[in-house]
Amino acid sequence: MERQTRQRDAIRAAVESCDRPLSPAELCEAARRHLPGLGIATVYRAIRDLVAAGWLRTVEIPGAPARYERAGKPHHHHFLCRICNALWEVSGCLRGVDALAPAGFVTEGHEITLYGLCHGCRGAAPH
Amino acid sequence: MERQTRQRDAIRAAVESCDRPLSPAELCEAARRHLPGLGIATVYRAIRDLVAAGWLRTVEIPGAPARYERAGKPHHHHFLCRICNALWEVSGCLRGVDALAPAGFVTEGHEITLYGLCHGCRGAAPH
DNA sequence: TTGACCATGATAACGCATTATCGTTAGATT
DNA sequence: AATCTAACGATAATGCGTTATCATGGTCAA
Repeated sequence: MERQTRQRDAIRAAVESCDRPLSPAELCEAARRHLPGLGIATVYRAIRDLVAAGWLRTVEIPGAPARYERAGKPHHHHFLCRICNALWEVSGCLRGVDALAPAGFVTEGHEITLYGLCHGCRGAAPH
Repeated sequence: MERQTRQRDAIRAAVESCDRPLSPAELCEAARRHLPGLGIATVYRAIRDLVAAGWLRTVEIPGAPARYERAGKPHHHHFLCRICNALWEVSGCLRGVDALAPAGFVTEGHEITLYGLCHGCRGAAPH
């Protein structure tokens, strides 16, 4: 029931051409480079439908709006730059994360978020 | 925070008598057990001042309002119950977390959040 | 090509956590 | 006790991310 539109094409292309999860505002900005005038409401609608379709995955991070990345990637985590606020992908995980839970608790998943300075912000950083 | 008031005493006592980080609403509810009528605005003011004084620490978690815990505890992480939404303390950490960052990135800290069912919600849980 | 109807863009409205306002209450100081 | 004023409680206002509304335009089956 979904129609093929230039807007959704641009949004999907923006997700795939970017190697890190994007917030709705970032995604809108990225897609606008190929389709100026794209509305933020359209981005939210596309995100809703693409998540429901299993094409996009929601990445929740502490103290910041959710980001979205292509679904189906292998298990990994993220790095949030405190200067540019970009969320970067971190490959791999650690053994024993789920076992940190107290006895009697059932762990269903986990999230690891690193904080600091990304490569680009490393130099000109007020610390 | 200049004056000693029953309200702030009750708020500090609620923090210290609880073994897990509380949201402002939870903290208000807890302190009201000893001081009915306590206003939520007073809780927010106390949180602001206690964090500034280094007595409280902010705990940010993905997709939920911040919680607050007594500052000065040893490094640890948290477990968020998907049923009761309580945030539990998880002692310990793992080696090598900060080293997950990509080359050229500067890691300044990290957060690990586990998700699942706490001991109390384990039984009566819609899977 | 036509026409039904879904998606779009602009923007108002919403939800929620948090902060500001203001008249009142009650520590602290004298 | 009198005074001063920080802190309080109630609630209005704010900020911000997200969703709903609605007139218009674009897509696609017939």
